[in-house]
Amino acid sequence: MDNLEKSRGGRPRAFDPDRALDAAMHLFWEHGYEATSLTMLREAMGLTPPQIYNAFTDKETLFRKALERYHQTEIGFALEALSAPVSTGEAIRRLLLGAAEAYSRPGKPGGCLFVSGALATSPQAQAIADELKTYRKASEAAIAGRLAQGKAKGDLPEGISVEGFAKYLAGTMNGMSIQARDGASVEELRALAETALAALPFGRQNQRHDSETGHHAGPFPRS
Amino acid sequence: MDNLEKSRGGRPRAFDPDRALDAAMHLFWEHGYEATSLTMLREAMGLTPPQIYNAFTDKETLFRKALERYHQTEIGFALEALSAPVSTGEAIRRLLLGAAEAYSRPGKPGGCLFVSGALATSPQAQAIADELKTYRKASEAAIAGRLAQGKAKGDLPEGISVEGFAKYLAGTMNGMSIQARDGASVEELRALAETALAALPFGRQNQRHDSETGHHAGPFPRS
DNA sequence: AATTATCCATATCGATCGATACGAAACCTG
DNA sequence: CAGGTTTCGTATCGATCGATATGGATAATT
Repeated sequence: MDNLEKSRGGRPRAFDPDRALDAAMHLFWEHGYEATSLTMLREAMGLTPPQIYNAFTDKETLFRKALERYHQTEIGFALEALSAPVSTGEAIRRLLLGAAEAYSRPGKPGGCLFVSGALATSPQAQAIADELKTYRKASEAAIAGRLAQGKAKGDLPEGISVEGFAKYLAGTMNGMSIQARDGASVEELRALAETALAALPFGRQNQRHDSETGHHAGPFPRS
Repeated sequence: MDNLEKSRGGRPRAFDPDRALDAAMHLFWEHGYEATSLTMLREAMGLTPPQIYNAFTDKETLFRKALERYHQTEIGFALEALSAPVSTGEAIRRLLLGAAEAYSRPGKPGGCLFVSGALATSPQAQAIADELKTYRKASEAAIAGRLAQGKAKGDLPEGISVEGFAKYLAGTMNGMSIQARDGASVEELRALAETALAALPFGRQNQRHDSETGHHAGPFPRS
C-alpha cells in the first residue's frame, strides 16, 4: 500500500517518508521530472527502489506529491502576499519581492519548480507538463483574483484589464524564475521586481518600507 | 565524415541536410533536448540512425546545429530591432513586440528554444544546459549593449542601471516565452509587452505606429 | 573499366530507463 | 505464541536509450 497513515499491523517503515519526499522534491526541482532518474532518487532519498515504489506508488505519483510539498513548504509567500490586509499595490509588491527571495534561496535550486519541473517533455510525460501548467495558471488566476478584489474596492483605476495585468505579473515571475536559474542574485531579482512594479498604474503611493527592505523605494534600478 | 561541404567523390546523400536539421530543430523546440529521442528524430527527419550520425556526428552536435539554425531562421527580429536606426525606446519596443510574434507563430512550438530547450537537465546534459544559458546571457548582453549605446547618446536618463534594465527586459522576454508555452495568444503577448514597456523611464514619447500594429499605443491593457 | 570514397539499409550493440518478483524479517492482533 | 500483514533487501525484469558494425550500393576520380 502507498498509504502513509498509521500502520494497521505489519513491519514498520525504516525511514521517514517526509524526509524522503523532501529529498525527491529538491532533486526534481533541480533536474526536472524526466531528467531525474530512479538511480538519482535512490541515492538522494537513501532508499531502495521497492521502498520508493511501496511508499509513493510510482515516479509520477512521487513527483505529484513533491509538487504538493513544494507548494506547502516553499512558496507560502504567494498566498501570504495576496491575502495580506494591505493595498493591492502593496500586495503585488510583496508578491514579487517574495518571489525574488524564494527563487534564490541559498542551498536551494534556483527558480520555481512549477516552471523548471517539466517545461518541455517527451509525449509520455505530457500529463506532468499539463499538471505544471495548471499550477502556473492557478497562480495567474490567484493574482487576477486579487486584482479584481482591488478593482472592486476602488484600489485600481477603472478601465484596466485585470487579466492583462495578471498575465504580465505571472509572466514577470516566470521570467524571474529563468533569471534565477541563470544565477541571478536575490538583489538582482529584487531590482527586477522593482522595475516590473513601475509598470503598474496603481500602488505607487504605497512604495515605502525602505526600512524593511534596506533598499531605495524607487522603481528604477540605479547604477 | 560529418562534412556538409561538396563531396570529394563517393555516393551522394539521398536527403537534404537542411530540411532534416529543420525537422530536428522543431522537435527539440517542442520537446527539449533530452526528451527528444532518436526514434522521434528518426521519424521526423525521415532518416535512419546511421544517416543522422553520419551527417551530424551525434545527438549533442545535432542539437547545437539546431540552435544555430534556430538563431538564424527564427529570431532575426532581435538583432533587427536592436540594430535599427531608431530611438532606444523604439528599439526596445520592437524587440518585445517581435518576441510576442516569434513566440506564438502558428505552426511553431510556443516560446523560445533557448528557454525551453534544456531548462532542467540530467547531469549528463549539463553542457547543453550551459550552452543555452550562454545564449540567454548573450541576449541580455545584446540588450545591455543597446541600452548603453542609448545612454551614450543621451537617449536615456542619466543615473539608471543599464544592466538592471537589461535583466528586466531579458527576464520579461523569458516570461513571455513561458506564457507562450502555456498557450498565450499573440495579442496577449503583445499586451504583456506593452505593459512591460510602461516600466521604462524612456522611449514613451516614441510610442506611435498604431497604424502598424493595429493596436492602441498606451502601455496599459484595457478591459 | 578499375579504384577509391562515401552513403545506404539492416540488424543490433551495451547501458540505462522505470518498475517488480521473491522470500526473509519485523511488527500488530488475537 | 500463532496468524496476519506489511516492509525489508537482493536480484532482475522488459523496454527504450543513444550509438554502431557490417556489407552492399552509388557516385567521382584515374
